[in-house]
Amino acid sequence: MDATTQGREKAHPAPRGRNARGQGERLRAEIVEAALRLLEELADDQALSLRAVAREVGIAATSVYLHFADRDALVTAALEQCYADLMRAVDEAEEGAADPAAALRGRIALVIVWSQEHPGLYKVLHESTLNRRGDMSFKEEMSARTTAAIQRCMDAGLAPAGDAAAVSLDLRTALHGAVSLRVNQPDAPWPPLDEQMERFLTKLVGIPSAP
Amino acid sequence: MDATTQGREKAHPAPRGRNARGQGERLRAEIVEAALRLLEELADDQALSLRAVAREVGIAATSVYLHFADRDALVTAALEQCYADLMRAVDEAEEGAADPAAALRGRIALVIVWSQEHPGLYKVLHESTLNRRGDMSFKEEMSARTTAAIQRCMDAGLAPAGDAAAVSLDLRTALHGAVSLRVNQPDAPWPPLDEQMERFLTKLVGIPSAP
DNA sequence: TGTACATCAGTGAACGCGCGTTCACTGATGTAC
DNA sequence: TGTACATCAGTGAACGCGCGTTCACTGATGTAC
Repeated sequence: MDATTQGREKAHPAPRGRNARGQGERLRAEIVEAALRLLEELADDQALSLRAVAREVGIAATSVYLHFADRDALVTAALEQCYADLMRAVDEAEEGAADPAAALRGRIALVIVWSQEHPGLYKVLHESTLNRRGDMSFKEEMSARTTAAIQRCMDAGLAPAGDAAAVSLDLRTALHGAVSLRVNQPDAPWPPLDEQMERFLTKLVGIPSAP
Repeated sequence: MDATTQGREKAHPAPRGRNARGQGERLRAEIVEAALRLLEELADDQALSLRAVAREVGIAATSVYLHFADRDALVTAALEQCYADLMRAVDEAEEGAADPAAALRGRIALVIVWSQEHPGLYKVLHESTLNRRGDMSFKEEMSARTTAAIQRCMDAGLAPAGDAAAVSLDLRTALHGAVSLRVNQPDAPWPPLDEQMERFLTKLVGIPSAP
């Protein structure tokens, strides 16, 4: 802390000039990005203040209202984008897999890596009270895709045929449990997560262990 | 809302006279109870305000400081008591079980019932940021007792012998995942939790299905 | 080419609110002499 | 028996703070004539 650092403000090198005409939508994206940065830090959507987001972006608090009706609309928009990004990444993680079992492993591995890189966002996505208000129905899509990935394993004979929906629920439940425990108690002495997921794949889905 | 309901205050029939001499500790218990009621409602420890607790009890906000150093000490004390109560109940649920497998089922069933009755407290216990500060080390004891219950199943030949600690972690992980999903998204169409837990007991622990 | 006007991308002051915490206090009840 | 004093269980006013939201505004840039 020296004289050039005033208060809690970030030192924005270019203190953010206004966008050119027709480029007003850029601010919206900047606001969402800043909100996601803060949500990752805070790990709690209720703790996110509109004023803190404005500070992070370097704009007046009132400018947020140019793009969002209120604080909740901002949070919802941020989480929706976050989830879309995650889902895209998970889908991409399937690409180039040798077989459906490898594809399923890829999906899971990406969720694990993502949750380790963004523990705060993982908490917010799964624990936010917005979940209770039905504002996050966009989350259903990912469950469906995981179920489809499991169905493909069954169809290819890589897992015993069965109720793919039930198996999918069990696997997602176990994965969420494993990640949730670690994200919420990061300092506890957890054994390796990938080994645990191998056990779940074996015991819950019936996919033989990887070499 | 009628004229007798003033503001947001609860209508306390007896507006709470002061405790007799030597009974000052009673207020402490009342404060903790009120905090737990509000935590159950709010489902978020960061949202709990000391002033709201005082209002709930019917005392001045400053009176909380007679028993707790600050807001965090109050929350920690409340959660510690909550966890102790839960652990006692889980232990009691084992009593009178015909065999170790029934005892383990009893433990799990109680956690499930408890989480359904106290979803807000479940969230706070497992998701509170106090978890990150190591303020909730009292939680470790319950894991140890579940592991012991599984070891007893193995010793009695009711489950295949194996690494009880790993099996316990997997089972607790799956149980937490199942409860966490339902607590956080109560309006989603979840299949029955006990059936899912039977699958976990079978596939993860190796205990045959109950009749 | 000039100029009036509309649009766009923001700003700054102000509002009322609930919060955690501090401080000096009150008033009933017990106890020492 | 009286009375001074200590202790106990709590209170009420006040502090400074950050919050969400409102309102009227500014000033640069484009456009119609």
